[in-house]
Amino acid sequence: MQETSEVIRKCHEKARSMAADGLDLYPNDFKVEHTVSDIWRSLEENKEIEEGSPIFILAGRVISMRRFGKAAFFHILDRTGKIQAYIQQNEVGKESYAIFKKIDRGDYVGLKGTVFQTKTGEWSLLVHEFFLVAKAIRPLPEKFHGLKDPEKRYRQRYLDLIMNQNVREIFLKRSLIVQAFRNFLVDRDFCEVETPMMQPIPGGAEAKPFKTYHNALGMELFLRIAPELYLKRLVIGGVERVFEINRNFRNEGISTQHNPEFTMLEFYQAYATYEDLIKLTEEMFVFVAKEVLGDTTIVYQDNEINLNPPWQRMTLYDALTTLGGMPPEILDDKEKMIAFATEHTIPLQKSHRRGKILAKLFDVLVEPKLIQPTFITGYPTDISPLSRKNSSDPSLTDRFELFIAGREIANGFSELNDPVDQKERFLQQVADRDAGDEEAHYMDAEYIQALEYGMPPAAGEGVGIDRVVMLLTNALSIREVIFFPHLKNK
RNA sequence: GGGCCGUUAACUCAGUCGGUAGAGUAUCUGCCUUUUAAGCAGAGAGUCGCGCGUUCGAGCCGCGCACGGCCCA
Repeated sequence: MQETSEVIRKCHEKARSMAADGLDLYPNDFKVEHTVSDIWRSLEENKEIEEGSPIFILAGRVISMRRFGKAAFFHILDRTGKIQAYIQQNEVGKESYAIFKKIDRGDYVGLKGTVFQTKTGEWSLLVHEFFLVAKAIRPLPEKFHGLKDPEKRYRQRYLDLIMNQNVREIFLKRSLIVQAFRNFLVDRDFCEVETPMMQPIPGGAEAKPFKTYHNALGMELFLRIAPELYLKRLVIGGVERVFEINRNFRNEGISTQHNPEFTMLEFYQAYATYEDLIKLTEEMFVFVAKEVLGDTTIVYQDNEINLNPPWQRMTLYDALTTLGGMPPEILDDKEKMIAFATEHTIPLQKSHRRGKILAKLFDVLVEPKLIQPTFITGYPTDISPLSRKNSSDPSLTDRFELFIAGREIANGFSELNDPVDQKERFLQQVADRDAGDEEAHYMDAEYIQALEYGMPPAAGEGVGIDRVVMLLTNALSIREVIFFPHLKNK
């Protein structure tokens, strides 16, 4: 990126002249011994450091600067927070202070000093020794308004992280959330694995995949839309409790709710049913919320969401008729359902089978209303090609989806482990694909073969991690919880 | 894919009726050893997203395009 602006040019010139004076602008011998948080902890433990503070040796980025001729106040920021420092020429010496005079906001500095309280009572570091650690040759955004332009925030996330403390907090929370899910499952003897991102047959979900090509193998591959069929191969292999937290890729639209690559937790437990997973899900979300927020009540936008179990449960049919306002008598009449959908300006294709029509109606009429955690059960078999059929009503499956704050958060079911049934389901999907449904599942003959060796009864679930992070950080857009959301090239 | 809004200095933003581009911060110079959006004095800094059109004259009006935001599909 070529920049001709005067401000940038002057920054470069200044750095060049400092280097010409023999100063190393990028040394790597400053040894950090403390963090900003060490100072706060030390102050708490000693209440007040009256008989002289210990020496602290820390480094960070200069994020503010107030100069007074032969002294200055500035704040530095490290990974644990920020602290004010006070530097005086007669403390650090004339030579060192001359270098300090050339320090700008944005530079990295190393400081050795003691803690003291200023006239206004702010605990600060009195600088005894000062070091330039890394020079910035491009100015930081404005100190008061910071960086606001959403496009710049996403394209130059590092600036967003430097300038906006709430953004740092969101991503720290994201890390804690992932850790909490991981710890919860590991504690229950689940084994964390990694399965292929590049798959010859994209399976495990209804979605359009990204295509790629392997030169040496001379074959087309797809970025995975889900890890499901590989994780279940591991269950067949005897990994009775297994999970993966990783990226899925779906070649679809970008919105406040969708990024082409997103993070999914998927887990499988042998000898469990979807009912067991409903209970486990309640426990898991309570655990994560307590770890991250210390509470089971979430404030999301205008809603207070209560995670205390048990959560509401409702069948898909009941939800459609009670919450969706759909007349119960049209449930079995496809023509009337299509007419009902058209009345509500929900576009449907004639080729859609009954289950898909119900799902579309649900998305529009019911989903936005499910604010408190709700498990929807009783999903039709034709839209659940990997789920076990319900033993008393084979038109339905032993499946649930979890909704919170009007969004789908998780999807789980008792797994279909009958290879003959699975093959028939795949064949129906292939027929749907031939009829024009681009999102229908592919036939995966090798997966059928794996099932033929025998898979224990099991239940599995996927949890949309980005959506959970949005929920726990009160984020409106998925771009606020993904470091580098996809944008078009400029 | 459609609708609405945005794009002006490094950053945050003004810009009237179409008449040679403004502020604050930042930068540079000078003064300043307890400030915290420090202060005072002075200076420099612009491809007004890109292109075409209308006009004597366009940041402003019209058309097209690009990128972004929100909403809808």
